[in-house]
Amino acid sequence: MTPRHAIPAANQLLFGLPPTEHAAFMAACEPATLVFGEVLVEPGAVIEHVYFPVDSFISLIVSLDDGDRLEVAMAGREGMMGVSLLLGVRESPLCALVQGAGAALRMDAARFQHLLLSCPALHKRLLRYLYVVMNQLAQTAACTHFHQVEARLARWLLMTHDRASSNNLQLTHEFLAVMLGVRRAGITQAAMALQARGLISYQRGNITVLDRAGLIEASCGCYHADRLLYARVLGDQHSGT
Amino acid sequence: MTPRHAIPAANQLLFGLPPTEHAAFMAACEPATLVFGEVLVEPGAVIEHVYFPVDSFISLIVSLDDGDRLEVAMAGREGMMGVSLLLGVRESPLCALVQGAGAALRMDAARFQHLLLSCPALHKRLLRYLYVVMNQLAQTAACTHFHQVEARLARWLLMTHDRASSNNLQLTHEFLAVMLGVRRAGITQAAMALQARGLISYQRGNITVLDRAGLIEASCGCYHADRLLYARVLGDQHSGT
DNA sequence: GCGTCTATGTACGCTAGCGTGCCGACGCAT
DNA sequence: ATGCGTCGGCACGCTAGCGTACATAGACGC
Repeated sequence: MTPRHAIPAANQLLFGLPPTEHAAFMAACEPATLVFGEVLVEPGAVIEHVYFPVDSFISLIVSLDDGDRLEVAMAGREGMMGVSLLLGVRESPLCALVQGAGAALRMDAARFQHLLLSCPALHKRLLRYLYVVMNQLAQTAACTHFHQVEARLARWLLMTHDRASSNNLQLTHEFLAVMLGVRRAGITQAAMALQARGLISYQRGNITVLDRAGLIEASCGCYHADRLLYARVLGDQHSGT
Repeated sequence: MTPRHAIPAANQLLFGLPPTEHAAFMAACEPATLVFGEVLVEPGAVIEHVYFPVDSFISLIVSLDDGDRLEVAMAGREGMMGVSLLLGVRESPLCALVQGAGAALRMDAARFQHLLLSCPALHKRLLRYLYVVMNQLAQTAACTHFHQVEARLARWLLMTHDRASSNNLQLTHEFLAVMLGVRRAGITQAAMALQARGLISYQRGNITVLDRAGLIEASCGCYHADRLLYARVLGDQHSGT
C-alpha cells in the first residue's frame, strides 16, 4: 500500500496524467463532500456536475418504468460519475446515489466538457474508463440473471469494500435488497450464510468484512473479471490494447 | 416508409452527415455480406473490422466464465459493431454473432479510428450512439432480472422485427433460449402463449409476426423505452440534449 | 427504565423457471 | 419411400426466490 502522503488522496483516473493536464484539471474543479443518501442526479435529468470520488463512492441505479430498480454500476476512487458527458450527452439515464459519504472532486459539467478539449491524455483515459464501465454493465446484466443471491451479495460486498476504506460497511439488509433487486428476507438468508462461513459479521446496519479471500471464493467470477478488466485497461499505463 | 431509391440502402448512423464526411466514410469502407451464424469477433479478441449493417443484424453476447451466455444488445441498420474502438480500445469484450444475414458496410479497424479524426460530425454521432447502447445495457440488465420470459420474448421479437425487413423471422426456440438465457422449454411455453393470443405464428424455425401492436402490449416497457431513447438521442438531428 | 423505532429473524404458501428426458412430427437427403 | 436429424410439445420433480406477515431485539430519546 502506498502511504497517503506519497500519492495525495486523489482519484485513480487522474493518475499518470501530464503535469499540465493535472494542473488544469485541479484548477477547474473544487473539493466537495458527498453526504450519504444524497442523489447526485435523477434518472433522465441534466448533469450539473461531474464527480470524481476520492474517499466516497456512488451507486448507479437504473429505474424501470414499472418502478423496479437495480444497481448496475458503482463509482469510487477508481471511477467517476457523469460519463455520458464524454459522449456529448448532458443527461444521465441512471440515478446516482451517494452510498459512501466522503470527499470528491467536482466540476461543472460545461467546464468539464470544455476542459477535455485541452486535455487529450485525460480525455483518452476517461474514454478507456468508459469502456470498462460498459463491460461492467454487460457483465452485471448476465450476473444478475444467472447467479444466486449469495454469490451476488459476496460480489457486492467486495466491490463496496474496495471502495470504502474500512472493513466496516454501514449497510442494512433493506438497502442491499434494493441494490440487488431481491427481497430483504433474501439478503438476510444470504448474509447469514456468509456469516456462518466466517466471511463477514454484522449487527444492525453494520457489516464487517472478516475474510476477503473467502468472500472472493464465495462470490461469482464476475468480481474477479471486473477487476482484471480494470487493471488491464486502466491499471498499467504502458499497456496498449 | 421511404422508398428504397430515395434513401439508398444505408446505415442510420450515417444519416445527416456533411457530404464530405459521408464521402470520406464511403471511400474508406467496403461492402460486405454477413452470413448467418458468422462470428465477427470472439469475446476478448481484437476487432479487425467495424461493421455498419445495412440489411443485416448482429447480436452482441456476453459470456461469463462459467459458460453462461446472454444477449445484451443488438445492432442492425440503426447501429454498428465495434463501438469500443470509439473509446480507444481495440478489443471487444462481447461476442458478435450475425443473426440476420445480409449486407453491411465494413471498414478496417485502424482505418476507422483514423477516419474519425477527420470526421467530427460522424464521430460525434457515433458517440451519441454509444450513449444509447450504454443505456440499453443498463436497461437490459434490469429487464432480464425482473421481467418474465413471455414479455422478454415479445420484446426480443420486436427488436428483431425492427431490424429484419420481413415479418418472417428464421428462429428456432433453441436459439431464442440462448439469447434470453432460459430453457428451450421456457421459450416454447412463452411462444405458445403469444401464438394463442394471435400475435405471432410459427412452425419449425420460422416465426411470423402477425400483430406488432399486440406484441408491444405483450412486451415489457423496455422495448418502448429503448426506442424512445434512440429517437431522442439520434433520431432528431436538431435535438440538443 | 420506558416507549418507540428500526433492523433482523423466521415462517408459510406460492410461482417461475430449472434440469432432464422423452416423444412425435416435420423435412431433407438418400 | 424411407430414414435420420432437427424442431417443438410435454411432463416430472425440484429449487430459488417471491409476497406477506409477524415476532424479536438492539438503539435511542426522554
